[in-house]
Amino acid sequence: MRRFRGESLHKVDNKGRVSIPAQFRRVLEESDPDFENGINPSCVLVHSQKGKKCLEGYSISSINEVDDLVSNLPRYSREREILERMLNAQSSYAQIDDNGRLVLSQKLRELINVSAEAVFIGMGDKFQIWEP
Amino acid sequence: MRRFRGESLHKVDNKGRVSIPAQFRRVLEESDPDFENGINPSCVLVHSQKGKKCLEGYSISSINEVDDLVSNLPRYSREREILERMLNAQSSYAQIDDNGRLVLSQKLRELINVSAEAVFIGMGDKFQIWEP
DNA sequence: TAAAATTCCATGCTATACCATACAAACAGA
DNA sequence: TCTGTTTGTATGGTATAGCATGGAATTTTA
Repeated sequence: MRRFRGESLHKVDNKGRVSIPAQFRRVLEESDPDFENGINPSCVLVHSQKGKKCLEGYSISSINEVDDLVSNLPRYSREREILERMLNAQSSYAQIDDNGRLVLSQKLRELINVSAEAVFIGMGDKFQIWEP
Repeated sequence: MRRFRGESLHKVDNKGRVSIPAQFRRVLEESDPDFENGINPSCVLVHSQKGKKCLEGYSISSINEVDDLVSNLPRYSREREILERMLNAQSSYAQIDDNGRLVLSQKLRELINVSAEAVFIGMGDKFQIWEP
């Protein structure tokens, strides 16, 4: 499977719109079954715990993998509780628009302290979004 | 498996295009499953850590080996996060064009200080690109 | 109905696909 | 052996598609 690689800087406009690096889009397209039907690919944005001020973007196939991982952990275990809260409560689904952008809501931007620019960092099966 | 061997010098034009040594192409073709389907082979360029001013080119099969090594570490472990970041953030995917060239972006050229020429050095399961 | 979010259109720029040339090595036939 | 043909390599130029970004128009939601 193709992986998220490389680093790049993008403008964020005052509506929160930001271009996804073109290479990242290729990865998202490859792993989103909807893309075959001419629908723009999506991703899942998760707000990282551990005080890291960044968002983590997962492709559809990798978020599925993580969900499965969690489902296999013992119910009520501490680890599972933590992961579930992070993956469910602190996450959002985002579809890429026709111009290859996604929208970071006001709330998300505040969480990671992003205003006019954002850095995308490839991390293999996920990517991160940081304030530069 | 075929290995990258030998050394050669190539021109880099002002768009960053540079021919890959023909023997190196044979290796990349052999290890990229896409090539069977008539698609040009690809490689992954990683900016060498340790302050070495060169790029390291991996064939698809050898980068997969490296990736698998990291993917087998527990997800969200500190060790894995650090490795994923080192390996993926400083790397990029590159497809070879119909004439056997690849493109080094402005950014990559600056990293290794390459302008009009570049040297390719075979290193077995990877190769390096240096300023002459 | 005001504010926020989404969709649609427009533009400068750059990466890349495509075509073209020069040259060398490999090859075939007389 | 000489000569013409073919094949692959290295390199350059150009046209075009896709990218990053901005703004307006339209829809939704509070």
